[in-house]
Amino acid sequence: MYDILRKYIDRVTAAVIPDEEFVYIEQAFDTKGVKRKQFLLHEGSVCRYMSFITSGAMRQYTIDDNGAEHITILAIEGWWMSDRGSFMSLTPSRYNIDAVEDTELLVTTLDKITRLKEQSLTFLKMAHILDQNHSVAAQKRIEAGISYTAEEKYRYLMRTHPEFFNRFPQSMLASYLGLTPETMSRVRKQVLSQ
Amino acid sequence: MYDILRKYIDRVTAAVIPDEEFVYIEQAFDTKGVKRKQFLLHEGSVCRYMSFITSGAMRQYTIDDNGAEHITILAIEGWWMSDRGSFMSLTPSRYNIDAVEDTELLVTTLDKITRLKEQSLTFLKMAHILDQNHSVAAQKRIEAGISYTAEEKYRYLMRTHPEFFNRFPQSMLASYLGLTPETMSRVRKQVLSQ
DNA sequence: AAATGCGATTGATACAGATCAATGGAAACG
DNA sequence: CGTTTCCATTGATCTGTATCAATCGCATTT
Repeated sequence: MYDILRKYIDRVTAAVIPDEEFVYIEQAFDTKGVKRKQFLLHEGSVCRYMSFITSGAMRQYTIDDNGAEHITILAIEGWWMSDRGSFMSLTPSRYNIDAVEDTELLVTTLDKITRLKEQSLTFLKMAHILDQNHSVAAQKRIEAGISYTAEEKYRYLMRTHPEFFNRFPQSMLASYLGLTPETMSRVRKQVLSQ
Repeated sequence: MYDILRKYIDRVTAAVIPDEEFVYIEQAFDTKGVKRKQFLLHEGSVCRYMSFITSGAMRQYTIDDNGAEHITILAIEGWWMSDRGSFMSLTPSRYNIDAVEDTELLVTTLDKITRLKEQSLTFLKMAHILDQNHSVAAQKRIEAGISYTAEEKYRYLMRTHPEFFNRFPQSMLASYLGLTPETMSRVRKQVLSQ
């Protein structure tokens, strides 16, 4: 499992991490399994883990006042999962995180990450790049939310994350895009017929 | 102008930055004025500046295929403004940035920031906290986009950024929320009458 | 193999918010 | 100081997407 994280760090930083640095990373991360439909985080509790998915699929979502779910993050192997706000400030989260497939994780805590950033320059660099990528992606998703039609949202997801379509049920993709499952189904039909 | 940035750094890091560190920061930032309606960044060009607003107000926006503007960022004094993706990777931006009021900035470049993060631990810390805050705010805004009604979006903006209402025309606030000016006006009437 | 349940599809209808259009007021400008 | 431009408001109408409802298929359980 650790070699998946290692390859990921190499790819993101466009370098090869030295063995003596990677030792620190191995020490900082524990393995953890989460079965399908089991929770990694419940609304109201503090998100104590920052998790790297080595296999499987997860989602983060909120439940609004009417009881409707809204998926805020979908993630598969090679992605990070946590509620960053809760994790960094140790405040209760408003989100739930559960596994959509049986999932294997490498998890670490805030203390360990803080130490790790001092011990490994490569890890620090990776964290920076991660922040940046996350920020750019979030910006685009905000833009999609305020300016795209249902069809444009569908095409946007197909372009940016085609791999999601064979990993998550269509109803979850709909929620992730802010659409109902019915609209998603109709848009799909429309798009595929052209 | 520099003392505004100084106070900002002190507040964000919850510390008092030593004089010997702040010297580096002063050296890294130049002052720059942008008159109302003038541009700081044009779509298609690289965003070479990371700017701290000391006074005034700015917006970032895209123009879609139908020629409609969509405001992605609104910012006033005490906020940062740039296209992070373009700035970090030196690629052409898809956004425009212009001044809504006559604006005074402290601007720096990628090279200078990189050096500054090595020279000043306080600045590095500030950058981290900034990333984190930005990430949390972006997450909430995405959530608003996929799950809020027009009225909820209006209330959300009133709750999180009441100061925007006397700084930006209502039509810009509407665009920022992904509403038409007409809907914004009607929602406003509705909300204020209760 | 039957039973159960979840997800996708399809149709009918409702509604929130967009669009089109006109008016009025206030700020910016020559 | 008049003129122009921008912005907010209001009304009428249209439309994209949600909602409600029924059916179907496939996978999981017993």
